[in-house]
Amino acid sequence: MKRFILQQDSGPRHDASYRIAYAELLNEQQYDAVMHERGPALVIAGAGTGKTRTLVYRVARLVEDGVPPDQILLLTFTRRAAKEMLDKASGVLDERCARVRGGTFHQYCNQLLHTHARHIGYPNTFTLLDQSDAADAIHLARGPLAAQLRGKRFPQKHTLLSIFSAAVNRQLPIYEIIASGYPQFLSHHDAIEEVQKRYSDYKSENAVMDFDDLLVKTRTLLLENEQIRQKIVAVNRFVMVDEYQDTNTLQAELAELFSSEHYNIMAVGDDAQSIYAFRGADFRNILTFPGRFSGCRVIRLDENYRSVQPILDLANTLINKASNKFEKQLFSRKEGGDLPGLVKAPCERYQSRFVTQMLLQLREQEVPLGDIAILFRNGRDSYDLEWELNKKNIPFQKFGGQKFSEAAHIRDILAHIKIIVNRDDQIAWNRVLLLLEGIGPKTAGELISWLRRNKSRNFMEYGLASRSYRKQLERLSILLAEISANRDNPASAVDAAIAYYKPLCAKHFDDHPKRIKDLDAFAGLAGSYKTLDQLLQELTLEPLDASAMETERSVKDENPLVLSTIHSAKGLEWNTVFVIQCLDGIIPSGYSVDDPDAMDEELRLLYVACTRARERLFVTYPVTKESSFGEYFSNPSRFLSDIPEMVLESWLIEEEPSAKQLNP
DNA sequence: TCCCTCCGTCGGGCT
DNA sequence: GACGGAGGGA
Repeated sequence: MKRFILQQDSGPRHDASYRIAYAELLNEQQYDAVMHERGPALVIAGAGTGKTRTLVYRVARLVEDGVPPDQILLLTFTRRAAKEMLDKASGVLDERCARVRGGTFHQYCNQLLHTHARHIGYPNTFTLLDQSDAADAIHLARGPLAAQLRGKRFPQKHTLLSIFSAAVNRQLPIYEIIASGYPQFLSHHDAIEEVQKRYSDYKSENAVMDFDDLLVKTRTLLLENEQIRQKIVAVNRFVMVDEYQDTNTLQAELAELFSSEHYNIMAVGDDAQSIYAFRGADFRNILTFPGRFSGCRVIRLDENYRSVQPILDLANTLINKASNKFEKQLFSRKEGGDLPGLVKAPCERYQSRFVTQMLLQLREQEVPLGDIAILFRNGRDSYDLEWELNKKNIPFQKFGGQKFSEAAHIRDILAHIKIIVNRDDQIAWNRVLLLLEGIGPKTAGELISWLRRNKSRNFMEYGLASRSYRKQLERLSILLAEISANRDNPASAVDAAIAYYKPLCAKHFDDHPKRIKDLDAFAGLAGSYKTLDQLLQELTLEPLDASAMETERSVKDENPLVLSTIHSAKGLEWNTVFVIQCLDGIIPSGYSVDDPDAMDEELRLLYVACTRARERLFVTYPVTKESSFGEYFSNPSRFLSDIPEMVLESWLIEEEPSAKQLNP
């Protein structure tokens, strides 16, 4: 047989032959990154320096140069980010860019494993455990040990999950994770390892994987199957990794593996914006990238195009307080701009009223609602404001915090679907059976082991002529048959599950009217998936935000106001940003105060929040805070103390004289 | 065996 | 505010 070797293009063409005038549209460093041809490169891009723009144009440039779009892999932090970038690239060039493969590490790994998992002893049809499923599985795995541990303080299922996850993502032994993060549980070290082993066994016996497994098993797949590795990796002619500062050791290894055939990897990130240490990221990872890839080029983007200078002055002041110094000094050529405001409110109600009135005032001044964001540390820090916004009928969309698909009633529906997709899913069976009256943990356990022994879903073969729950199990069997018949028709399957579940929901929850409204909203959404398998995978990898349903209705006329945790606001920008609840104990979090590294991360978090703003920035805090013990005085974030007035201007809130009393 | 209530403990950010 | 263990009535 003869071989014909196709040669690769030697390098970027002369600018004139491109459809896009890159040199005119980009600054020198951005252009450099966009035109970078082969070999590894690291782009260090400070906040607002056009990182997204650079990636978008690089994708377009590669496609213009004739690289087949499906040979480009763009790994981003959320699927939303990938989609946004590829849409933009399609906009500046053409539709080909939409065929570039993009998504998160977890999504990409999930795809690979659903094609190749059998090479590592898993069926390709494995299903995913989300965070709550994983916690439930751990609870189950812990079961047999519970008796021995009676009366002793043992970590809860969620704590166990974070210990296991930290060990995986930091590539450290369990013992070290406990010693450094959970010293109170050191005496249980052996039992914790035992639980981990049982949890692992559970996962392989039931053909399920958790988030961490997606990464770990993909690494195993690629390292232990040379032919598979070559096949998978040969397609990745160009690999780009966004937000590299928030990848952990394991992801860094994967990035290396994914590009191990062509060695064309470009990492983009900013060490000063690393905010995912709790997931095993270390801001130093980005700095060691050039050491990992020999011949790596380093390109720095340092001119900020986003914010007015006063906002950058505050950001610079903040980041300089870090104990680990960052060599960062953001500068802008955007003229003017007001000083950021530090707004002291007498209490949380005033804070909410201030934010609401100020944003209405801004809307009068032609700042669209959708170009304003309210940012906060924890998902619950916005409850009071949400109440105020609802009262004033202001549409908003919330990102972060409690996920819609993790609410108990939605998980109940999903459990019925899971047992069809994976009949071995004990967690789902357990959930489904416990909903029935007269069935408790004991009976559910017996039914499940019977089902497993008999490889059956048909309870009628189980001797239950005289049982009180017989009728209910008959109804369940009918439902399961119906879901099963609609595997390729999620809308019908979900409708059937909801019709069956509504009476149960009413019985179990006092607030069922609200929950039933959610269920109806969910039914409307199910139709957008092709199969039940796809529905489960996508909801697990990218859970719906709690307010997703609200938005469906309000998004018609005006883009809604954005409420977001700072973590979920990563990479985005708005005309005006309010950072609320800037209290000591919240930001920095009370859990971090004893650890200098953790404190630096909290500081970076505030830095990220502030650098989201283009024109206007308000940092607000209430002086008193309510808790279950009553009202108490709270202090503003320690990061805001001794910042000069010329950098951060103090605002006081006063009640209009004619107003008689505060709104209740 | 189920199911309700009471109480101490823990707690976050995300895929 | 949610979980998990304990205790009591059905």
